[in-house]
Amino acid sequence: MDEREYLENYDISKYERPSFTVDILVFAIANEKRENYRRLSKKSLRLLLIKRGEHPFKGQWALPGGFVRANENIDATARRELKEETNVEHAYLEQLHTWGDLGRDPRGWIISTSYMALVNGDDCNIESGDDADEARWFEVNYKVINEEKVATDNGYRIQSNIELVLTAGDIELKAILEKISIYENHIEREEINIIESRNIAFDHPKMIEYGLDSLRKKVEQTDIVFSLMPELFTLTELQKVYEIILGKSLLMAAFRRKLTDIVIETEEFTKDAGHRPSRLHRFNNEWRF
Amino acid sequence: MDEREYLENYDISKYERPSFTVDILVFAIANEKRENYRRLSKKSLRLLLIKRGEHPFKGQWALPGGFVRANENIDATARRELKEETNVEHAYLEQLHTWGDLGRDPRGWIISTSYMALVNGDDCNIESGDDADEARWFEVNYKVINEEKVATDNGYRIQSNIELVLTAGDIELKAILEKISIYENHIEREEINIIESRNIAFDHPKMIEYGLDSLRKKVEQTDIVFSLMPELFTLTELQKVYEIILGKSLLMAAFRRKLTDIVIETEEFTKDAGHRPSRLHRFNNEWRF
DNA sequence: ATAATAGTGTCTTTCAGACAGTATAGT
DNA sequence: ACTATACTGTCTGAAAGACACTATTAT
Repeated sequence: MDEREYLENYDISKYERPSFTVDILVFAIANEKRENYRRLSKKSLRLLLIKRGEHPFKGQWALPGGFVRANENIDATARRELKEETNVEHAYLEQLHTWGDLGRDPRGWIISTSYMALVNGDDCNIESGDDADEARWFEVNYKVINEEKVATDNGYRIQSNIELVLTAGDIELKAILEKISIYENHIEREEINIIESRNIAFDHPKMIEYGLDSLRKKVEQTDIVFSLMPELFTLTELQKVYEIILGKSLLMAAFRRKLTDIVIETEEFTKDAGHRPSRLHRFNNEWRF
Repeated sequence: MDEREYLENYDISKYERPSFTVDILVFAIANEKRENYRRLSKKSLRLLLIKRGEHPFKGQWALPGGFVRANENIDATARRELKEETNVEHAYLEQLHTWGDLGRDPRGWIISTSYMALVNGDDCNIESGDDADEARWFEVNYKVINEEKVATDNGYRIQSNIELVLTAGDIELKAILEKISIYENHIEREEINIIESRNIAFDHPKMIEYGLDSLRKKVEQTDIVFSLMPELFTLTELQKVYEIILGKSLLMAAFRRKLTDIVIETEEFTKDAGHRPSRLHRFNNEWRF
């Protein structure tokens, strides 16, 4: 039997098949209102969630996403969903992880791949999702509650709890996750479990935690932050964005030294601040190499 | 309609479903024969491939893998396949990427997730795969052929060709890949295409390239190399393993300085080398924190 | 004048790169 | 004695940390 013949007789349905979906973490930076004419507006990291209009988890909040269509490549599904929810076409988009645990969806066997998208909040238009579900930006707050190192027979494990709080106006979603890093016989393994999930659908708390982790790593190692920034920005703004994502404060002098080649000074300045104006900068497209 | 009722009436087959497989990159380090009583044996990076006994790509070489079973979580599929092919149960295993391009498998719509496993070659037993396909270790050689930076309207792109050569005895597999990194409007995007593939099945050249890239990054940033090492090793051996994976030579003094806390000296030494014996070390399980 | 932020200069510390110099088994 | 590897010491230079000091606007 030759290959053509083999393929003609091949019955793809002989193995059971899962349903397959794509879920997207859309991140943006938001500015809160200025408290007083002098102070800078505070920045926060936002994540887009959709209120589910259907069972399961009806009324709870979930990541935007949907089923992969039969003649659609999975990256295209992610781009399509992003476009549908935010109207943004050109954004940083990256595949993160594929989730295939048993029982992760009460509807049956469904495997999902999560993606991360970084958008400039100003470019987004999230008024109406195509399926009339409500979409909202949630402020992300992440905290490692208690970290503990436990010795085991062949090594040790580090166990920590993570508190994830998402707020939008008076809506507060909260999840507690347990993260266990096991180091035994030189081998590292990670486990993450949902301890508590208040109004967050499916295993999406895990996806969010994983996404935040990926975002932090990427921000430390690459220049993707600029995908979250507007065309012109001050160095202080840029630093604040780094600080919010990394969850630590940076030294101004060192930060600026590092950025000298990556950004370009413009001749424009901020106005109407009750203090010294700040020079606006833009990303240096020639950077790298 | 309440949730229970909804789920009872839910027809999971209303969306078309893909078949789903898992493919594993099993890496190990091999020692070649000593050329002369004085010289150290050369090390090389090896990848496990299986000769396909069935269409499609019959007779060509593919990554070990298989279909995910209906009541099996995908990480478990990866562990099961690893065990079946190598008889190794405890190894470093990490999910890498999910491949869902159209037309990637001539049998139809099949999505695959690739994993990377790091094993100590001595622990492996690859005599007979369960499906009687031939399994062999291939020496991996990777070379960036020509790299070119091209300016575009809104940024630039870096284009390079990658030559991948896999050898096992007198079998030589070869693939040429084209990698394009596009930087436009602060956004980075990557594309990879197979230009030529000699006897490597499916889109596995892409998976291998992705896997080698992930391996390099992980080796630079974490301590996973120790998963590839035997219990006791010399620092020179360890350095050679780093050098082979990273594709560059390291400075001995700096390398040892960095490792002082990560390894523990033992009182054992190598013997029968035509030169000064080398102290054997082991991984420090207490390391980190 | 004052509050609040913007921005620079420079001393210290840390760590990687470079390389010379010493040590030692087996033939 | 010689070869090939094993290992240490130290100089140098780049970059990060720390922190003091100066600059500038709206009220």
